[in-house]
Amino acid sequence: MTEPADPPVRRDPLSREKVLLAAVAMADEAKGEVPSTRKLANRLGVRAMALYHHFKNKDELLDGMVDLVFAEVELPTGDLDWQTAMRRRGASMREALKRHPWAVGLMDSRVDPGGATLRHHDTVIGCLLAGGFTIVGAAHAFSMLDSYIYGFAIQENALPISDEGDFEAAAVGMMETVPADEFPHLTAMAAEHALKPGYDYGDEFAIGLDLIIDGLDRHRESWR
Amino acid sequence: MTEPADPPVRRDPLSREKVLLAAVAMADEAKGEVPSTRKLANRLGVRAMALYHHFKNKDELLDGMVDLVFAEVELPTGDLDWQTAMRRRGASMREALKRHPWAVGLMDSRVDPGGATLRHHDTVIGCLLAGGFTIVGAAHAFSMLDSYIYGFAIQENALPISDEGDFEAAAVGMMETVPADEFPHLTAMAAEHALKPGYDYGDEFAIGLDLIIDGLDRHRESWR
DNA sequence: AGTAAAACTGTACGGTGTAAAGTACAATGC
DNA sequence: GCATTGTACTTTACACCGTACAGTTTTACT
Repeated sequence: MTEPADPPVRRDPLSREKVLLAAVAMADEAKGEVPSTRKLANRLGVRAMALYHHFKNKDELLDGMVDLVFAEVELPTGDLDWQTAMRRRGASMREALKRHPWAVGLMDSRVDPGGATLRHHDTVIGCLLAGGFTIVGAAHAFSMLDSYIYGFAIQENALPISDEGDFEAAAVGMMETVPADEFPHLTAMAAEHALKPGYDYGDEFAIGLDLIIDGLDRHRESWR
Repeated sequence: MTEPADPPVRRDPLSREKVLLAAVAMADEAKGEVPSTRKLANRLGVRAMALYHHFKNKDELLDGMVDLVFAEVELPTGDLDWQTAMRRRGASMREALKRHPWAVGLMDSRVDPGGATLRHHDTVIGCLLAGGFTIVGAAHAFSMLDSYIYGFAIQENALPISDEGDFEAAAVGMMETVPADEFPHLTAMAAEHALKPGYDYGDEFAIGLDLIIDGLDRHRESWR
């Protein structure tokens, strides 16, 4: 008879989810670098090839990681008007992409979306339709909002690391190498705006998002 | 005395520019994959390490490639109002990113911009300032426009390859795997809009760009 | 002709994703 | 109770990657 107090000798096996969680955590720590199969496996107390028992190949693993990011995004709930809902999910999505900067670089090569991604898209479209958009209008709105959100994330990622006052040092250093006479407007903007003490590029996000939402509201009726 | 009719036996040496042009051409052909140093060198009739005589490391080469893409973008000329200028450069930029899809994925990791990039940014900011934007307003406008353009490029890249009617086949196939009862709005949009014969996602670009430009015009006065 | 710099090569190292085959163990059917 | 099957994982190996380091050649300039 088997001993009930004796669980499987292999203490507990891997699973898609456990692998994905570790992969996301490692990518976050590595400031945007997706871990190699060997490093990921190592963290999980296993050899690299063990991962291939749970994922067909690395691409499938990356798909799963992106889907996990989408799962973190706050979905619109039915009780909000579409403007508020889109503002909230925009902010939430941007925060997720800031927490997981590696995801932005992955988006443009992912082709088959996971369940959380589909759920996200479906809910957003549903929210827009409920808000009075036609299907065509909802497609416009969706495309516009997501383009803005992803693009903003790209630009935020490309900034010199914003951990601390490091940013200012890096930005100043960069600007020193840019001749002011050759690029007058750029240096003016840097000196008079972007390098001013309280400036935070992140604040631009809400401004743009509001402008787009405002524009969508204005054009909503005309999209049939 | 050296013979003037006898040009260098090494027919002609590499140069940054020649390497970059070959690299861009190869990346374009490879549908978005940046070539490895060995493959690139091979195309140039040289061994991999020869590249390191012209570039400190691969990152510097990638920087150069991105700068070449910016060099292809049509710059605003002084004789256009800012709206027209921004529409033109937006379209031009998107086309460049479509020609060179690999550039989009590179953007979020590039940190030091090349000359063409700086020239581009400077000219755009100059155009906005000339159009009546304050520095703060120009910063908002610039951030918004570029976010939208980059983000749109991401989404366009992520589409199943749009070479031909292949697109429809791929999209239909994808939609077959999405249960309609679980994602009703998504499937509705696909069926009634995105999969209709004449639909081209690229057409969304101008709609969003116009909406943003319109919004910028409306808010311009309020940004001091 | 001699020298010094520039352009390029050979070799090597540690890293990558993953194919193929092998091993250890649990569960199952008889 | 024992053979069979399936699951989870390991070992080994391969082709490819970026690049450090130390040559070697080719060119340019006295």
